[in-house]
Amino acid sequence: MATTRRQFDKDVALDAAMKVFWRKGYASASLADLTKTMGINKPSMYSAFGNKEALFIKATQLYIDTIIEPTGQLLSLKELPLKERLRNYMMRALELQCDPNNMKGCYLAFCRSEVSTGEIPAQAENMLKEFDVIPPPAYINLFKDDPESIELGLDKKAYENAMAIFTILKGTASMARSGVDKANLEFCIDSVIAGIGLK
Amino acid sequence: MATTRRQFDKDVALDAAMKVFWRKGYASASLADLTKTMGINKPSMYSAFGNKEALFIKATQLYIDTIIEPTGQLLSLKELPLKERLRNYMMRALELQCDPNNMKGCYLAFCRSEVSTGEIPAQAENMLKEFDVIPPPAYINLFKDDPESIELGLDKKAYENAMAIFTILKGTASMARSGVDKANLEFCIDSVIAGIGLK
DNA sequence: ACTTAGTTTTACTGAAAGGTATAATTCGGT
DNA sequence: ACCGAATTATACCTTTCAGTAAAACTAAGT
Repeated sequence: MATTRRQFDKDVALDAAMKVFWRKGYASASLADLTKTMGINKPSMYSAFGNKEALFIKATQLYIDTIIEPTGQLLSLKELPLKERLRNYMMRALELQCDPNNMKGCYLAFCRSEVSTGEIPAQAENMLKEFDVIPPPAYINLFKDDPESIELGLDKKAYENAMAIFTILKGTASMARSGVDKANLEFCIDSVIAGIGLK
Repeated sequence: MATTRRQFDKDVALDAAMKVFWRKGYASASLADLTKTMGINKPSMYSAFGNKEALFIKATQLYIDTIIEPTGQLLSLKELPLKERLRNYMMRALELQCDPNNMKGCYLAFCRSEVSTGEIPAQAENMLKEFDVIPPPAYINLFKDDPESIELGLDKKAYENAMAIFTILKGTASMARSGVDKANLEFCIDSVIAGIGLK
């Protein structure tokens, strides 16, 4: 038997699709938009990824693996003081939200807001909810388990502190999406860090 | 000449349309959605409001007049100390974002994010930008002009402080949209108020 | 009661949506 | 060089989109 190789790079095409979803969201990203940016035809997309929803799920996973996960690692660098570690993480997140060479804002935050419109199919919706837990357990544990946090008594409000961190980052994502650059948003992050009593 | 009165209340219909746009955004709100909720037929909508874009503009104005404006008044109650005044305002905004009897989140914040998708017609886009200036001048002036703010030296960072207030409210709007209730977000607001150094 | 302006209903338009059947093409195995 | 299987391109499907033409209806002025 003879097999013919695909003429396009599936990973490159998926990355292109991710950027379209990042810009347009799920509902407004048409197959014409997607396939044009991916550089392939509709039947090629369907044979390679299944359908629009499956493509979205793979694109979302790509965002999580390449953007969310690596940034989250910054919270685990135990050799740094808690405040510095948290600040590094948040500033990195802000940097990505404002990256002039990429789509602005946060893919997850943007598409998550589409859930409330009822325009996203069930499987895709579940994935968005699963990876956008409010507030993220990693944030809660940071305040609950860290010795410095416990010493400062911040563990007693671990949930609230986690919510504050998450909420301000949602805010900066929204601002970044509207074109505000990093320099104008750094102060917001430092305000929250100071506000929750981290020294 | 003889005239026939409209059989539906234009204000009621517009309020219904506003709620559809609030839930779906501009692009995903279909005329079928809109007219069904408004309780009228398509030709009635076109004769009463013009077209989808004109309807959206009138709905947006209604939101500004009934929600944004009255809440903004709370910032002008000069008899209260600055901190209390600001906190009252922010808590009222949060209350509206989390109102269980209404759509969650902020109509302006939600629809503003659609601007970056390129799916909104020019006139509607301009209106969203015009009424969602970053950060709002009222916030800047609050820190620039208020005697208390000047005494605390907050006027020197009026722009940054305004941005922090605006950003956290965008964050809570995003959270509220995802179903988080008021009680879980109040702490975020107090964190920012404390963080910018308001006493 | 009749005329008539204005409203509402019905039925439609062309375009674009997601998705697919079919035919043309490409390329590895022999 | 040619066979055969997988991929690609073309052209189409049904549904839904925003928007509208025309007919049916409603009610005010006479």
